[in-house]
Amino acid sequence: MATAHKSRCENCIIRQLNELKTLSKEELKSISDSKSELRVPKGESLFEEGKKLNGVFCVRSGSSKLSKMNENGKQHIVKIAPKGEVLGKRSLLSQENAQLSAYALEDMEVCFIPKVEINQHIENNLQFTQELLKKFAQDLKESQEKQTAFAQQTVVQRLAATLLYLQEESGIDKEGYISLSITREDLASVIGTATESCIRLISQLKKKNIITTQAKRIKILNQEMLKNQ
Amino acid sequence: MATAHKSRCENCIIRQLNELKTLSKEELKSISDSKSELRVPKGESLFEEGKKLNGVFCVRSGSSKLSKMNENGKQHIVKIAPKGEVLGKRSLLSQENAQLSAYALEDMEVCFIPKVEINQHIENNLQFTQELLKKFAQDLKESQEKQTAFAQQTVVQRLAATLLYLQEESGIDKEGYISLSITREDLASVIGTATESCIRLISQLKKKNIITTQAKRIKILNQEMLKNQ
DNA sequence: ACCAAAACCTGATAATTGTCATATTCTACA
DNA sequence: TGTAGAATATGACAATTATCAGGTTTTGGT
Repeated sequence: MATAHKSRCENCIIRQLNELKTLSKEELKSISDSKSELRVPKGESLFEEGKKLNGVFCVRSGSSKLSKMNENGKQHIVKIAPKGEVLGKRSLLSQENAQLSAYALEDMEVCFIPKVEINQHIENNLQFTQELLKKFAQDLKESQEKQTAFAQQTVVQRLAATLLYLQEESGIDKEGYISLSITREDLASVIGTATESCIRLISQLKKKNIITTQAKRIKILNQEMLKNQ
Repeated sequence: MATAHKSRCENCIIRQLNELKTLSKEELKSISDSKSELRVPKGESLFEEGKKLNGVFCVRSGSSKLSKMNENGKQHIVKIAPKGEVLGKRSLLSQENAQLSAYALEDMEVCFIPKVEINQHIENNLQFTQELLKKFAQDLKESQEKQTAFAQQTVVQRLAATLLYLQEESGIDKEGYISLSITREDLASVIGTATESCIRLISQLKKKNIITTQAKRIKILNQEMLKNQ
């Protein structure tokens, strides 16, 4: 963990994307003084399921996958988290060890904010706490919607929704491909299917000219048709 | 909606089961004065998806199902909520219309607490707010666990887990059957499968002497074997 | 206690998805 | 830039789950 203090929260624009935007200049200075910065290279873990968390992670750049392992050692990716997210809140607030692991899908720049710092602001800043409540309410809604998708949708439908989500969150590169490229295996793990099934369905969408691929990169050609899968 | 004020929150023991336990005597008196009581007969709705909620519902007795409709009019039961739950929190806090519908699985006794009352306590009682945060963190964890179950488990495994959950939450009657009896259709909607598939799997569990049924009632005979499905 | 409606159950069959095997393409890095 | 290992791709087949169609049992209201 590199701990060189280079950036200051007061000047950081990423906080506009998350619950830290409700903090005052003073509060941000306090966080700045106690935080540490770290870089997580693509593929490595930010934290792991079952381990104790002593704070939260504010992601300045890079997407990550939040995953959960089952008894048979098979992982399910619960969420692909874009930059801007504050990770580790849930475990911190329920005073439990991490229930999910976080792995970098791209090189990440992350600030670690110690627990005491967060707890202090929960106790003193009502607006911050309310923002946290809202964020949880939102996360819960998203998770319940996913639950429903798993319960009722076919694999192609979940694949389509995930591709649209990835494009929405990460944008497209200059050639029009989804910026965040993840392996077919990870994609399968998000939608809850076998890697081969996922690949097969991608092939079928290609045949119908709904998407196209270039190696692992995927480009959406017909958003409407994709939505109607 | 019957509005006769009979019970007082200060004397109500159900609040020990939920986040209202953090409120002071004074606060409870204030809630008591503004709340209204209602009875929801089995089968009827407490609130419906898309409708505006002007407060939360504290369930004194009776289980309910929280469900979500998809575009094709098929419902998915996101959660079976036992008595003691405070329903409608999520929508209230994110200032949205209800995202779920709540239907009574048994006759219910419910207290309706107006929005202003709840908001006031969020603003003035830090302990209450922290309890709310904890509750959301817990709900989120549960929902993410369900997400993983849907993504990775077979239908029998989800059926088994649901039966164990129902017994855990509602207990058993004098003959040993799960107290809360729900239709096979609802059970199928919880585990995300076709009613016929659900019935077929119940039959198979019966053949293996893991459960037994008497009409719609289900009795778990071998908890261990059920867990190992 | 009767009766209609609802809920439950089963069989046959189709559709979807998973598994295993194997070939091809891509990627990282020496 | 050559190459090993990883990732992608496809075929054949098996397992799981859904659908449709038809029964039987249960339930709730008179």
